[in-house]
Amino acid sequence: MENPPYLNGLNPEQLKAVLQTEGPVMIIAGAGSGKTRVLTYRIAHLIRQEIPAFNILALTFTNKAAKEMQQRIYTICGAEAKNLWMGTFHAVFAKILRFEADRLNYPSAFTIYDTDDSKSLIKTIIKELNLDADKVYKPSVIYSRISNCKNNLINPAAYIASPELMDYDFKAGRGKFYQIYQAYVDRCFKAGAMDFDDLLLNTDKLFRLHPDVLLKYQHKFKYIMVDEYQDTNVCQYSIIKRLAAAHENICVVGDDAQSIYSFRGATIKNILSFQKDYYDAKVFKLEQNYRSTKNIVLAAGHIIANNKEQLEKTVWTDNDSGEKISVVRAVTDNEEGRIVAQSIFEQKMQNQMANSDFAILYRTNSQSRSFEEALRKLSVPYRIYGGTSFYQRKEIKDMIAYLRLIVNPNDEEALKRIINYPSRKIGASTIDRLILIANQTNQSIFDVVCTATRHSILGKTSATVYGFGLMIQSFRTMLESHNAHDLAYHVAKQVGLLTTLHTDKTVEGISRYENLIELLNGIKEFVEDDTSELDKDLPTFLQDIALLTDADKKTDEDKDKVSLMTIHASKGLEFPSVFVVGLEENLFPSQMSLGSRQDLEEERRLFYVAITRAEKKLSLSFATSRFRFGSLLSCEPSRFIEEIDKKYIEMATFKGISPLIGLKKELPTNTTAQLISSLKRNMGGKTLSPKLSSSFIPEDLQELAIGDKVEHNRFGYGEVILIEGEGGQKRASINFDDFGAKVLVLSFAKLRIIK
DNA sequence: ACCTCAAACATTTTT
DNA sequence: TGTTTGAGGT
Repeated sequence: MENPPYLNGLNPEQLKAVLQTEGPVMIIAGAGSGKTRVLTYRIAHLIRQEIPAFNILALTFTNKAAKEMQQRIYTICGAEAKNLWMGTFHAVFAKILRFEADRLNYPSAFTIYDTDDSKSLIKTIIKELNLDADKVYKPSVIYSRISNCKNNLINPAAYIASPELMDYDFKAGRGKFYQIYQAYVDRCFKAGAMDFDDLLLNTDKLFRLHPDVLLKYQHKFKYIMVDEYQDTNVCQYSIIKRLAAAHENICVVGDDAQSIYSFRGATIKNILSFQKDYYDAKVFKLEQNYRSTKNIVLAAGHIIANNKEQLEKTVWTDNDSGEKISVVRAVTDNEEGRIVAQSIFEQKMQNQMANSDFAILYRTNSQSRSFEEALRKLSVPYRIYGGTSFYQRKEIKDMIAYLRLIVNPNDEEALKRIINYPSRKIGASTIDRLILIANQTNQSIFDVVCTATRHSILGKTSATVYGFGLMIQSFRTMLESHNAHDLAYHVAKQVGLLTTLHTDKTVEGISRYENLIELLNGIKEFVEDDTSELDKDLPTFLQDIALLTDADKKTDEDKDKVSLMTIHASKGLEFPSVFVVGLEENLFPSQMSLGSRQDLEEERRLFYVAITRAEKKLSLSFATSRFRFGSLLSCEPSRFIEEIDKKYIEMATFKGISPLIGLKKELPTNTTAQLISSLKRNMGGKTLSPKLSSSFIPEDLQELAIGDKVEHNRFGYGEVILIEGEGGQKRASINFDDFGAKVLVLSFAKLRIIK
């Protein structure tokens, strides 16, 4: 590896300092400044200095980032790169915890509960405590509250010791939160299970309570590197601090302007106070953007300047000015989809670009639908990242539940899932009884299952339950002798999963069967993969996939496809042409974030992340109305659009937006009224039936008079019986043929007058 | 105990 | 709009 004379705008001396091997370093890296490259270089540099790779720990946030970086280092340094400890916080800590599980009285093959498992357990606990799970104690709310506590190192004991926290929940009507939290922690422990947050929390606990273990890992990890440091939470911070305490050879990389995970407990404080934690820290700023055009970089800087809480830095670029940022208004979400798809089609033709050069970024997963439809119509291949992952499909979770139970019989959630699937006539009441006995006698549910015949309340089903226990135990005896794939295949056949799914000849049934086969093939691949030094046993496999997300799943032949993903998922990526869509108030910024300045600033950082993904061409779009909860909702353009200096943007003209109607000639102007009326004329009748077309014009409704016959997009036909109020507050009482009398605010109502 | 259907409900972002 | 939950039937 030759040192480049010039890297990321650093002069040779600075570069030498960045690559230095001793002492704490913080690198503040603006968007597109090539921070991954710097991090990669630093690690490669260490290895080249004969520092053994197993002494280096590199922590990232996503599997993708870890894999990518490992790959790059491999090409520079060769096989030694395999010995690096590089991975996500969760993956690396899970590995450590597996080694040291006995120190915390966990089985080394502990289960990792995913979010569904956690919520399901919380729900059972809430029911057991006779609390209202529908309104007051919603499992998802309780879950995020617990997660929040854990991320801030607050265990149940610390919780009950804090009057403020107790008071907060009491005022929110969750007086029994502590009981749920405590029960949840107990149940997880009893089940030999850790949730995502436990992987961090327990690592912290391990190092805190066992100095000898800490010493061992301090000694091992002489060099520590942390990517995306701005997204670390209190718990991660604590672990890193402890690990780095011996050598202080710690290098963190981050960008406070791209901190978008505070909902997960991330706190910018960590990056802001790095220099206080390590008084001799060297700090570097990478401010040159190599990715985007001037227009994009400047506009982004302009937007982020609206935030108060940030480190001072100025991102700049040497690149061309490039095209202006185009802003597009659509009437509905479906039309937004069509405009974007059409625009991709055109850009491809004009500039000979590949599908993979494009990305559509949105705030929420549910927005993907209209873009999928539109792309499909134009036969543009696409790939959605995120959404329901392969591992969340029912048939996959069922199969995995069997494997989990075999590896860890105490796994309560796995047992509940499959004790009666395929059907064994063990119903809900029997399961409730089993849990009751388990709780009373302080055994695991599986213990009760294995002694089922001794419990007379179970009646005749006790024999069936007992038989189920025997079966699982027989599988367990195969753990030692069989590899993961052989065992899984045996189980799938024995239990009847394969035949059950195979006999179902519906379309979904066939796909379920195929998915199961795919999972089995995946396990086979895992077993036969000899590029990795890891064990090939079932526990390792389960631990692996528990931390996998959809984005990490086999990059099959997704060669040339348009990428669709949430902005969160797009972090760290770049595309020549990017569409940021759904820029509407209450959607982006999200409704939930309007409460506080901090939350709004995070949304703005999210927007900053979104637009800095673009290299050459950036398009923003919004719809004036959108389907939500099945009905049409009117929307206002996002405040973020207004925050961009006008000199960087242009309102797009709708050249050929509507292939469905074959509109070829360019529309003359782009004033709002004309756009709307021309769009109206050219609307394809897909979203709204032709009868109920989008003839919503406010001016018309101001002239609405008593006695007029009107048509509403949901309520059908009716007659105006009363008009009251003025201007925006003007309301009409309308007697609908099928829905009776309704009072509608005219400035919002989707009405048209029938002449 | 299981199936079917209708009503209610829900949408932030992820390891 | 799409999914999940509850009631009621078999």
